[in-house]
Formats: sequence, structure tokens, C-alpha cells
Amino acid sequence: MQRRKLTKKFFNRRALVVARDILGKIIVRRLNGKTVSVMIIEVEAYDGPSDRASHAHVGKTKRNEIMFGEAGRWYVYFVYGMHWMLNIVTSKKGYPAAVLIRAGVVTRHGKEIPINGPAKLTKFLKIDKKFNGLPAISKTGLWLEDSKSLMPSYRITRGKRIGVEYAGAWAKKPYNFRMTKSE
DNA sequence: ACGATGATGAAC
DNA sequence: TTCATCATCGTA
Repeated sequence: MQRRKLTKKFFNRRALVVARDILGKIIVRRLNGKTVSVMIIEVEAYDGPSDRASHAHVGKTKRNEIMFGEAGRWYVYFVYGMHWMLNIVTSKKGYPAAVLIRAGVVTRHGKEIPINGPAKLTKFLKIDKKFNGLPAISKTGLWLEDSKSLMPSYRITRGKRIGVEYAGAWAKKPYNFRMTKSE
């Protein structure tokens, strides 16, 4: 399988563009000499300071400062007292934006196993605050690769973001992207 | 439908 | 220093 690593150039674009483009790409996690690959099938864009659903809406704080930094770094935060969320920072430095990785599939023994939910994904890949602010390169043990595998008939759908009802009109924007088997 | 569970940001 | 809230999940 032919693969190339995704670099800063890929992430240094609008969050909505990166979100759409990152579907079908592969998250690779290297841990204790083992490598696990997960294909991304659901993401959400959080775009700019006026996005009421985004952590960046309140301005720069200790927690969200990574979102204001350079593209291609991990933004990992803790919610609901028990869950870690994995995001990749997008857009140019100074403009707060990120893509939340919500679901993927891992192939084992030829079978596709879904990992539906952002907290399940981080639990599966053993991701926590250690990754916050680190670049998505192989050296850090968590990076992204292109996928040249022939993708059977998949289609992409957009919808409302999940769990952001507090965000008023911004909650209704179609910033959630999914890749589903069309069949 | 709801509780678990603790960091975060804003109010006091 | 207190308080409400939270980019969720498993159990019911």
C-alpha cells in the first residue's frame, strides 16, 4: 500500500476544507513497538473566533492556546470529567481553528471494526494530554498518512455538529462530515 | 433519560 | 473560592 505522511501544508488551510479532505485518511499510532492504523470516517470543523461552538470563541486561554498556533499540531483536551478529545489544528497561525476527529474504522483480520465516538477513539489509541501541542509527525508517535487504497463506493455527507446545542445558530451549521458506504 | 466525574472559565 | 458548564459514553 502506497502511503505518504501528511505535512503542515495539508493542515494549513481552512478547517472546513481540511475536514472534508481528511476523511478516508489514516491516523497512525506508534506505541511500545506496535503500530495501529485507523481510517478517519467522521470529523467536525471548528472555525475561527466567531464560531460559538468553538473553544476559541471566548478568546485565547491556557486551554485553547494551541488552536491559535500553527497548523498540524494536536489539540487534546479533557471533557465531562473523563474523556479526551483529539483535534488537529488547521489554518494559519493566529487564526484559531481545528478539526475534531470523531470516528474511524480499524481493520483486523480482514474485518472492519468501527470506533464510533471521539472519546472511544482516544481510548483506543491511548491518547491523552501528553499529545497536546505536539506536531502530527511520526517522531511524536501520532501522525497522519494519505491513503491510496482503493476506496469502495463511499460517499460524504454533511450535517450538524454533535453536542453543541448551546451554540445557537452555529450549532446548525453543517460542519460535521462523514464518510459512509453508499451501496 | 441520566449519572459519572473533574477541568475550565467566569463570577463573586 | 465557588459555581455552572461541558466538542461524551454506558447503562437503563
